[in-house]
Amino acid sequence: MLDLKQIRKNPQQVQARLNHRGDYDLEPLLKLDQQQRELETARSQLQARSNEIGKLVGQKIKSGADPKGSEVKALKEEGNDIKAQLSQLEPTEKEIKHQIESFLLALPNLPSESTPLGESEEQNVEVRRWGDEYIPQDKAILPHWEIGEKLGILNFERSTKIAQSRFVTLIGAGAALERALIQYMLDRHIQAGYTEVMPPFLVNSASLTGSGQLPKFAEESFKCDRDDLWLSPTAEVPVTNLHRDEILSSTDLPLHYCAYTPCFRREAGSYGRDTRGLIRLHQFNKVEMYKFVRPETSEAEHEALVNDAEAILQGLKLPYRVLELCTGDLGFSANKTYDLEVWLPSSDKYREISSCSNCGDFQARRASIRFKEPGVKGGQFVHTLNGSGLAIGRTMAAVLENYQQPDGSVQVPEVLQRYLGREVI
RNA sequence: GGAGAGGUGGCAGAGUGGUCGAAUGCGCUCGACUUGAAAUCGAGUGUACCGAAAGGUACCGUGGGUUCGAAUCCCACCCUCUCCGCCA
Repeated sequence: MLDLKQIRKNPQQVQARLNHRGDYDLEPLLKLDQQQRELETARSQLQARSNEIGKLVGQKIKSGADPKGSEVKALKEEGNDIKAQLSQLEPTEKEIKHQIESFLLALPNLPSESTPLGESEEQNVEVRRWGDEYIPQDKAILPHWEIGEKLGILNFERSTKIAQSRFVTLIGAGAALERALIQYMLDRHIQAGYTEVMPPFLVNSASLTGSGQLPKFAEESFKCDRDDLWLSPTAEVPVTNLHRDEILSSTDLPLHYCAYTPCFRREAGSYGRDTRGLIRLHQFNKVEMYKFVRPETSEAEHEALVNDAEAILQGLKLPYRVLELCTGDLGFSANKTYDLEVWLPSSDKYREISSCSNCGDFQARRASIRFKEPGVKGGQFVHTLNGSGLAIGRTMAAVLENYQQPDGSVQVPEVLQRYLGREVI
C-alpha cells in the first residue's frame, strides 16, 4: 500500500511513477481525501462539544443539580442535537474512508528509481548469464514431459482423472527427485542462515490482502468458499503474515526465512499456454526465501537474495540468466525484481524459475509490520523481500532436460546424488 | 458437531454507566546510588488521524443499538481457549 501522506504531498510525482506501470489516475483519490478531511474536522469538533456536554452533565448531577431541572435538560437537548448532526456526518465519512482504503489497496507499488522503463517483458534487461558451458549440445533433445513419461516418473493423464488438467502425479524416482530437490534447497538456505518455517498452506483473506494478492487478484487463487480460507498461491503469503500487526525490535532484524510449501494457482487467463509438462500447473512445490529487513539495507539484501537463488542453480550446474524486470512487467507488490531464467534445451530458450523482489515497505504497510529502535520513540515500517529458491517443478523440468542421456536415462546432478542414493534415473 | 470460559496497552492483569486512554505488576528508557554490575530508589513509557502550534478526535475482538455520556448495559457476528464427540 502506498503512503497516502506521500501521495497528498507529491501527487504529480507519484502519478508519474505509477504511469510507468500502467493506467492509474490519482485524481479521484485526492478528491476523496480532501472531502474526508473536511468531514473529519467538522465531525471531531462536534464530538469535542459532545464530550464536553457529557462531562458537564455528570458534574452538575454530582454537585447536586436536579437531573430533571432546566439546566441539565438544556444540555441534554444540545447533546441530542449534536447526535442528530453526527448521525448525518458519520456514515458519509465512513463511506468515504472505505472508498479511500479500497482505492489505495488497488494501487501497485511504485517502481524503484533504478528499474528500467518499459511496457512489457520485451524491455526486461539481461543482467548476466551463467553456465553456458553446461548447455547440452545434443540435437535430439526431448521435452521433459516426454522424458518423464518414458521413464514412468511423471504422469499427467491419470492426474486429470484425480483432479483436472494442469496437475501432475510424480511416481517412483520422480517423487524422490522432487523431495531431493526440496531438501537440497532447504539445506543450502539453512546453511546460509535462513530459518526454515513450515506454515499453514491455507490462508485467510486478511493474509492475502497483507501480501498484496487481494483485492485485485482474487481470480488467481483457489478459495474454500465456506471458510474464508484460500489455498496459498505462494509461501510469500503465509510468511509475510507471520509478523502481521507486529512491532518488531530492531535487534531482531534482519529476519531471514525459508519455507517449502506447495503453491496453488488458478492460472486463469493462461489457457493454451504451456499446456504440457511441469511449467504451468495448478499445484506446484516451491522453496521460498523471505526477508524482513531495515529499510536502508533492503537493496543490499535484495542482491544477496538473488545470489542465494543463483547458488542453487549453480550447485545443480543448470545454465541460467538473470533479468531485471522493466516497470511494465513488475509484479503488483514489488518495487524492483530480478527474474532467474533457466535454460530449457527442448524449447531452446530460458524460462523463469525464480523471481526475487524487493517490496520496500509496500507489504509492511498493508500488513502493518513495523520495527522499533529500543529507546527511540515511534516505529517505522520494515522492508520485505521475497524470492523463489527455487520453483521445484520447473527445476525438475530443467534437470530432466539438461541431464538427459542419449539412451533416454537421466543423469542425477552431483549435489542430489546423496539425497537420492543413485546416479542415474 | 455439543457444552462451557474468554477476547483490555510490548506482556500479565484490574476495571460492570461519568474526571478511564484506562489501576497494578513485569518489561523498556532516563536519572540517582555503585569502581562496574546486580539490587534498590525516583521519573518517564500505547497507536492512528487532523493541526504550524496549542490542542482536538478515534481506538478496550468486529458491527449495530440504548444514553447527555459506554471498556462497562442490550443485540448480532468473528476469533481464541478448555472439556466431550469424530479423526491423521
